[in-house]
Amino acid sequence: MSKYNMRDVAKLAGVSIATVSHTINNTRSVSERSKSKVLTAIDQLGYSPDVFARGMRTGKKNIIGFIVPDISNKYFATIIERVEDVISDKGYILTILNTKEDPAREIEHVRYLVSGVVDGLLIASTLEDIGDLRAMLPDGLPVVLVDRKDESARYDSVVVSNYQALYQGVRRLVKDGHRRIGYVAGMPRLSTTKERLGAYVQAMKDCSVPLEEGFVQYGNSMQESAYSCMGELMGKNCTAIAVSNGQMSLDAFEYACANGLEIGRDVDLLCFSDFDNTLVKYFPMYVVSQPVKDLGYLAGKQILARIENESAPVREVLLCGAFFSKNDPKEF
Amino acid sequence: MSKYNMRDVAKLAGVSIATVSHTINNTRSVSERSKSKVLTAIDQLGYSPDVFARGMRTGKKNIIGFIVPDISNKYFATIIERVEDVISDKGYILTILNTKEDPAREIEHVRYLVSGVVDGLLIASTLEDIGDLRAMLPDGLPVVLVDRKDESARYDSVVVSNYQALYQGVRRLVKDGHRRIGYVAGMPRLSTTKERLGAYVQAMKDCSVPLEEGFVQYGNSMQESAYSCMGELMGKNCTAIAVSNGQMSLDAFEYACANGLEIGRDVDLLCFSDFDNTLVKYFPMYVVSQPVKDLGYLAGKQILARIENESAPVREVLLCGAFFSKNDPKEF
DNA sequence: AAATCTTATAAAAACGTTTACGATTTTCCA
DNA sequence: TGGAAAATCGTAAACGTTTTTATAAGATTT
Repeated sequence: MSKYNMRDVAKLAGVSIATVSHTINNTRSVSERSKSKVLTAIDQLGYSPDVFARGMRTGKKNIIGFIVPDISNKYFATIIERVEDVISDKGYILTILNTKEDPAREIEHVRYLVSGVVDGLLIASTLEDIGDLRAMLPDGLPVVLVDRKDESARYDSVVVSNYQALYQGVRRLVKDGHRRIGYVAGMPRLSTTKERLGAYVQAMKDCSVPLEEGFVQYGNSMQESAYSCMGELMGKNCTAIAVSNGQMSLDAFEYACANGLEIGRDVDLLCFSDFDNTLVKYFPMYVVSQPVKDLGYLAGKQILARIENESAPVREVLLCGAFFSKNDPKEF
Repeated sequence: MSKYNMRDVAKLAGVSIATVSHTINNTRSVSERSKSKVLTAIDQLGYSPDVFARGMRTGKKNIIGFIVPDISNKYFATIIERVEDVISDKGYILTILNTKEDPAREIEHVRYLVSGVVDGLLIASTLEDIGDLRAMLPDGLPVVLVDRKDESARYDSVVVSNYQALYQGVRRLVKDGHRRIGYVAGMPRLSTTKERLGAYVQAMKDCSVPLEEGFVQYGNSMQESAYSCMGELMGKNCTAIAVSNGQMSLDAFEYACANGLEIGRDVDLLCFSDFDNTLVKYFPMYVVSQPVKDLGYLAGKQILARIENESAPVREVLLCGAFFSKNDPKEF
């Protein structure tokens, strides 16, 4: 089975190349006789149309790109899965580019994808400034921002706000008797980091709990990075620690285990759970749970909608995380 | 910033379209004068070459496809990440198709990808018979099988054998006093399932431990499927249970927690750990650890090598899992 | 039987590149 | 200064589709 083209099919079927195209695409009436001849010829040669040639001619690529910061982070893996679900129903395939949280890599990937490769683009950007993105994106290209808002309201976005849930969680820690509450933040440049940190700070303030120097530690959400933050915070005699994303929550758990701290007794943990997380179900942790599957689903739907109708008004989808206290049953 | 083509660049620069192409690709000498004119024109228009047109003309797509059974399974997510690492160094981008363990979806995806979309293809197949794959794959297409051998030795493969490790693990369970050892197997059609089951059976036999009816339960490695298997096995008064992949190991752990079983006392678990798994480090479990990062790395290298030299002899890369007993330090 | 309309087909242009081929200019040396 | 060699460049063909335009055949109406 090597590569044949339409000409080969046409010759074998004894019809013109145009007829072959039209029978394949049902794009104008073809006599039964010709149609069957073409179909058997296609079958016989194992022919399938060249995707690149078709893409070039029609401008339609049937590809949607997704730029993610970290593909092996289960948070994004789950989003990706849902997106793929949604768009593959409509005949699109998904091309994934991994930036590894590296802005330079992200720019490189965007540059590549926009040069006529995709029909639409999902971006979970790690860029400090969305403006940098805007400069690279061609005017007509459908784009949906995932997990990241666009202040200029130029692109659709699907984000989840954890402000309320985290605020509530920190207040609950105070209510349960904690005064020394540490916080492990994500990368400073991300909007989610700022939002969540704001929730923590506001909750502390509203509860009139002093926020000591060093109570806020910055991790980078890559594997193991929060481990050392935990060390710092425990060194400051924190009795509870809030951790601001799923990946780092695992690190925090690991730190506790490794240092013989019993969670719920020696230290309380307010964690993020991005998915079906076994840990948070069976250990007495406070949890902010993110509707990550919905996030993926809605992101997929949104890019399809945008491709369908490029001139629809910009849409911002906002989901909310939910807070569960340490003894709540965690049904999510 | 809308779409320009070479003709636009050529006109603006006052040179021919060929000169533009050649300056872009460094494919023949161009005078400094022309070169700089072209470069500024490109910059001015924000031009970048159309990937599809180029792909059609040259036949080179710079895309490698990866067909995976379950993208949100951390085992595969990790492999994917490593593969992307390796191939993006060489200028390739990765297109990922998720089959959700569904053979029909896999076939659909393969059909799509082989029609001139990719320069090479990685497949972690869930098909019962690799022969079905072979029938669809064009002759010249570079293909590497991941996590799955090809009995006909027609395609390169990168697989990890856990026979030894699992065999060793089961024997160790016996040595530590267990007689009633249950087994949670994966999907029957997979070669890895057969291999691992073989290791368990052989170990039991070699230790002269009777293998009772119902000691082997089949899960499907999707979320939660091993949960019910655990129920069955505990109902048969097993004192130890071996679980044959990473995803299902998490289920088993969850089952134990949910039912108030303390691991290492009420029941012993022989688990698979596909990655940096916090659980297995801090609970007294027996563990088979898979070199999953190496697997991804080698798979990426192999597809590049195959693209580079299509006529090189077929290569089978075989990695081995490692066994750790429940009180060993788990440094992996 | 001529004229018209419908249907089926073929021929050819176009998409945006790369590249083979040929042409022109420049450089260099006798 | 003449001419050969080297350097530079432009024209046009090709890649495999889709789609427009033109044509031929068959069916229907006048």
